Amino acid sequence: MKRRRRSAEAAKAEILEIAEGLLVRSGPDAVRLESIAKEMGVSHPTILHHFGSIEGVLLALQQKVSRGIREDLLGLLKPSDSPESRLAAVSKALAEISKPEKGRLLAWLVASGRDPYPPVEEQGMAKVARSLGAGGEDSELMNRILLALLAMIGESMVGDQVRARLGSESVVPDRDAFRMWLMKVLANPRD
Amino acid sequence: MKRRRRSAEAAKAEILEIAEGLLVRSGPDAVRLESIAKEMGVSHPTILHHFGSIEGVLLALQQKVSRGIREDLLGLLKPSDSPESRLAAVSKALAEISKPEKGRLLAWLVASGRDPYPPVEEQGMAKVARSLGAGGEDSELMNRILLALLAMIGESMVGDQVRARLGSESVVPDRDAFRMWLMKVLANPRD
DNA sequence: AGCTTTATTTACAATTTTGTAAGTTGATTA
DNA sequence: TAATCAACTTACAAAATTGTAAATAAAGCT
Repeated sequence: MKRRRRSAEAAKAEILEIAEGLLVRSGPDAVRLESIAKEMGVSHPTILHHFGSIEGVLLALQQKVSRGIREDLLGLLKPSDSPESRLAAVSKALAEISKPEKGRLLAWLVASGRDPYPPVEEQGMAKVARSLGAGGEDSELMNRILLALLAMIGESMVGDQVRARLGSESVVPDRDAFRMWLMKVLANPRD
Repeated sequence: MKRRRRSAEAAKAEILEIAEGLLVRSGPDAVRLESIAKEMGVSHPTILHHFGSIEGVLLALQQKVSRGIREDLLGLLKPSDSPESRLAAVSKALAEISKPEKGRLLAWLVASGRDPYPPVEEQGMAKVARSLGAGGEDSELMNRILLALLAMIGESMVGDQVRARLGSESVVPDRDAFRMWLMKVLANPRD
């Protein structure tokens, strides 16, 4: 058999890319040494050579997925120069978070009991939230931030299913419309 | 070995109960013929006798979990006599939906690509939503219903994780406080 | 070119997990 | 009480999955 030789770094990256694809397309049970190897065009011990064990692969995948989610969430909170560009950034971040692929990845973390990286201690999100003014005695803003996050995460995981069961497309708002509506609700000061 | 003989019905129910417990406590990979059998105090072919295959067990579990979720959601939308008892019912239903155990069960459905039962065609939730007045040309109510559902589902799946990363307990609202706040927002007519 | 390194393959072993076949026993009923 | 039914056990088979050891070859380096 003629071989294609990658750098260890490239091989690792490719393995994780394929594993993530399998996870999104076919679920956690499809993430096997053989299925990854087959799609990559190598033999399965190659994967063990790079990651030591299947658990090593899954741990690295967990970190990769967590990093992605984390970046999405930080994108939502990160402040910017003008209010307009900030609104646009929030909208973009919300749209990103609410994608079903992200939902399935996150669902895997939750179902398998793998906590998102990096660990709680880092408090990166907390800092950003504070920089937005959240955390004072008025809890309104923190409530809104939490609402936006949880709603979009719910959207990413079960948006399609809930929508389909709530009614036809004509009566229940689609992803974009709902996100726009939510942003208005969040921006609108009440009372 | 002395045996305890159950009715087929009771045996099936006990198997599914244990499988659900394993799923919640230890994740999807812990739902194995052997682990179920061990906790039940039987040999694993007993389970095959009742369900035919491991896939049969998982299919039945999928239906059981789906039914539970469906009842929670219907409890949220179901109308009642007085506005007060209705509010109380909604609050209770939201609290039920937002529990982490439910979240992990739902995460399993999402991650493994098992669509919730009953199938979309039944439209039970759609009917209830319409009975609340949703679905007219004013989409406000439907947006609010969708928001409540998605936010509480998000809460159930990742509420703890998001909270822990957003700040200390003193600055980020806990489950109950957030739910109360959300109910006020939902009840409060805007503009 | 020859040498070294290591990504990769082949061949195999070990374990886990599911599934099957036949016999056993508890309960119901004739 | 004897007979029947089916829930249950034991023993085994088969497959899937992970892991190991040794050999091979692609690429960089002297």
